[in-house]
Amino acid sequence: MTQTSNKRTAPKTCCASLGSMLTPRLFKALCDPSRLAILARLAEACAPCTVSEIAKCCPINLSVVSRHLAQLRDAGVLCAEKRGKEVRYAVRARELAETLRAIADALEHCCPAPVRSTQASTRNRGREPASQGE
Amino acid sequence: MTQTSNKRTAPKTCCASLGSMLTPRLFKALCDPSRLAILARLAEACAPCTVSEIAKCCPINLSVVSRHLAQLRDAGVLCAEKRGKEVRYAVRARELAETLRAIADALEHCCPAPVRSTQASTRNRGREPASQGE
DNA sequence: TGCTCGTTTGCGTCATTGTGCAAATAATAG
DNA sequence: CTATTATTTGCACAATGACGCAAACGAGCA
Repeated sequence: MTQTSNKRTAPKTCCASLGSMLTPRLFKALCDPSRLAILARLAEACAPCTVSEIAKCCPINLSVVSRHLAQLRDAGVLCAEKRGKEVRYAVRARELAETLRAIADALEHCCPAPVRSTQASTRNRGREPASQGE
Repeated sequence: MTQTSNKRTAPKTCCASLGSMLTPRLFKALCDPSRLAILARLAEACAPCTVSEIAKCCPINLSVVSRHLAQLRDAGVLCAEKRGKEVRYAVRARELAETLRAIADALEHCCPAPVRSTQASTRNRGREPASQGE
């Protein structure tokens, strides 16, 4: 149980919102290397791209790319616009950034200063969340 | 050569950094419902918790909880501190928030204006990235 | 030293999901 | 109309990952 005066029966309101933000859907969409490559390529392009264009830069079948794009779209990461017989996907950068920042805010607001005692961890001293190439 | 079919330009430097940020490790750690529940519980607690404590609120075996905690630790989401025969895990809220904001910044900096027509998508009109219950 | 408690790890099983191929669907050109 | 191109979907298979159980490991205590 927690070390504070009360138990878990009192999830602070800020943490409740964090809990509702921590939905697997977004992270599920972003947890696959192929989908991340697609997202990066799409962000690079900075403009809507067709499925075929995106598939050119991936070592996987075009149909698989299509499926990945649909999954990213369903997760709200991409938006799709049909033009003729092509479908152009683009990154919903602003919305995605907003979501990530909302999680970040809730996280910090919930835990303003995690155990500042001695950052001494078993095997994770001063490690940063996986971001840059590791 | 990239998929520069007609008027696509080379990858901008800001997007290159985004690509290096989009590592599967962090998202893989966050894509599982059990791990998200653990993270939420740990954020609520706002203090380091032992494995047994965390396992009490999860319908899964303690050994599985231990594995999940290790995975979250390896992803930089949690930090672990051994005290006696117990191990206390805590959320690395500040670092995690920083990482999420860095991705958000890179994303917006890379794609300042996603699509000219705001969001005219086939099946995703005005949709937000998966965050709240959907 | 032996014992107990807390945690981690090895292993087998089962569900999920990423993948390729082929067929189906949709839209445009001839 | 048919033909062609772009995308999606059905299906089968392989790889990945979550899970439970039991054993091993480590730290404190009698």
